[in-house]
Amino acid sequence: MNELTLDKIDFAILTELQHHGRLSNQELAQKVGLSPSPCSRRVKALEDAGYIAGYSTLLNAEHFNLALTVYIQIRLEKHTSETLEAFEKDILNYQEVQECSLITGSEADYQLKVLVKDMQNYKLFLLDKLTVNPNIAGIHSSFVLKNVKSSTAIPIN
Amino acid sequence: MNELTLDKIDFAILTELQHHGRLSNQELAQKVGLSPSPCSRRVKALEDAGYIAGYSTLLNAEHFNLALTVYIQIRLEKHTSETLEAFEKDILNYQEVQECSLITGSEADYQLKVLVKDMQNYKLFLLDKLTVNPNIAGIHSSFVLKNVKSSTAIPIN
DNA sequence: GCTGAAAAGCTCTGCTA
DNA sequence: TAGCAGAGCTTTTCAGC
Repeated sequence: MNELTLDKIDFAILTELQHHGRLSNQELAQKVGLSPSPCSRRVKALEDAGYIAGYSTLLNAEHFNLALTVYIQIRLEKHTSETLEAFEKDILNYQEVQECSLITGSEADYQLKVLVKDMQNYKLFLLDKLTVNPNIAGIHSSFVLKNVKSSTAIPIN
Repeated sequence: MNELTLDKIDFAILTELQHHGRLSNQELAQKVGLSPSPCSRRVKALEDAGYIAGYSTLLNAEHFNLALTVYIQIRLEKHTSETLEAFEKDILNYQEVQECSLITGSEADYQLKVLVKDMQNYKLFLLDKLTVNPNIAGIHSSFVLKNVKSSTAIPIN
């Protein structure tokens, strides 16, 4: 986790990798104008310094019949640290939840992004996992009609 | 893009890959209890059938001083298909926008997830990219105080 | 800090069962 | 559809610059 001063080539490497996570070192080297050896050394250094958090495979949700994305805003009853921690711990265990953030600027305390097969399964998620929680004071659901953009890339330039 | 009937091993492969996108075929094979050759053949079949959408590298936003995540709800003036299309086309070009969805169930038409360095840069994003758009009738920002969960994995089990 | 070459390791294809 | 074996690549290390 040493500090590293990134140059143009490092940014080029990261930009390439953000979009093509399984590019071979050889191809990557060619794209950024380096020979393979320094390229792999740089990638390794970027990993060791913590710039690269991990690699992931993106699946096609439609092929798994996961057709319903819902953004849920949740208001809690109390705001003690115990209540918040207990709620967050529960959320971490729910596979349907892709994102959960503590937010400010609206009436809600938390916003969740949830992925389920259909409305029936969303109902089950709400009933079995959220409404059973006595600390939840209010839930508001916004259903996604169309996914316009969805990117794991962050703006590093 | 043929249909494929996935068995337990295919699901195990995908689950492994969702979390460790750059696992070598050898390690993957070992984890799912197969020898390398059938494992690589299965991965290839899953790619060809479209189950795997791609591979990505996840970067550590904090190391790039990207410290502010904002969920923005946007209401449009008109709802003609031209207006929607023009708005969506703009959004696709903005690197700061990680997600954009057309939603129902709230007053807003779109929800965006935006990643910027700080409030100053968020102000610039709003002024230069959103408020200049004459079709936008209203904007509401919710700032992320704490990222509780963030996962690219979808619930395939 | 890069290049180039060599060794080690990995992936992939065809074959056998 | 799995496992095995060999050919072909890829990665990584080490001199040399």
